[in-house]
Amino acid sequence: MQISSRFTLAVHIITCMDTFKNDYKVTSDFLASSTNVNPVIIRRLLGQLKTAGLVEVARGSGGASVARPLDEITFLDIYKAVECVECGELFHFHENPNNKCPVGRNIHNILDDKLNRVQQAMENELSSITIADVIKDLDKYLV
Amino acid sequence: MQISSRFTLAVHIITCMDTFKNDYKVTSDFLASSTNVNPVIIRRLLGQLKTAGLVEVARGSGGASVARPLDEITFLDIYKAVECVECGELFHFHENPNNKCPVGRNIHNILDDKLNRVQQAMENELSSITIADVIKDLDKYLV
DNA sequence: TTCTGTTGTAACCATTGACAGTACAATGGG
DNA sequence: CCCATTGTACTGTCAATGGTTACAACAGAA
Repeated sequence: MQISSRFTLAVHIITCMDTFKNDYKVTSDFLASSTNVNPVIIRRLLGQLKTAGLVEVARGSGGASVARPLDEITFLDIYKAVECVECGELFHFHENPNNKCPVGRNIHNILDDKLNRVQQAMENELSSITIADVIKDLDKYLV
Repeated sequence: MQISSRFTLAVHIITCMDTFKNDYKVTSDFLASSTNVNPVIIRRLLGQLKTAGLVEVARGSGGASVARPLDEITFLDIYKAVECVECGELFHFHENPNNKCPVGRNIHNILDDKLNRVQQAMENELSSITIADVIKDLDKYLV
């Protein structure tokens, strides 16, 4: 199973928002054009990013902008903003194991800390990468 | 999005296979009873684990057994066995970004190595945990 | 050989989440 | 008051998951 394309899509549009902030009004249609994704999808995504405090969106007049310094927007921030975090857990348990079985009774407890370590490892790495890194790499391609 | 419950389910049944190997014939029905999951689901899962060389399943006579020393079965082995690996990539890209846009044209390249680092971090942690660790923890609960 | 319990699979169904697309009311600057 | 734009409701398609029934293939035991 894969992490939904909302994540890479979000990185893409935030990068766009910064890259084109001086030359264009960055609307959902503008972003839809760069990503080749339906404008409504973009708006919904912007809504999630706004809720997370990562971007600002102008109702009425239109246009979205980044709400923080680029090096303070980590991939983890974006990941948590766009992936269903109320689920929170990366790993999914089969519910209702048999309590009469010693394995079924304890498997959840035993796995919990181990799987948390895995999730932590992933999140640590995610938090070490920021949009500033993306912009820096992008500049190389634009030379 | 979550990693499918096949993963935790697989850890569960492999743990069962070892725990009960001396006292029971470990059939798909037996495993279904401990996990509270349909026997057919178990058989399909056993098929994947067998293909990966982690377990052996006896046709006809019935019963499944672990095919390797427990400390040589890592969570990564199991993860790769049961998660669609032909996909391979943890992160999913929106396809067809606009090549006329400098961001759309380069975003995939820019993100690839960064996201690979994240995936690597997760897989490293997964490969550091083995079924032997699970069994060791289980023993504590059984005292 | 026949009987028996089991595996491997096919076929089908229900549910869920992702992503797409249409439509339109609400918004706020010009 | 316009008008471009956002926010959101509703509908639809598609793929993956997990469940269930059914049954042929299998291998050991009687």
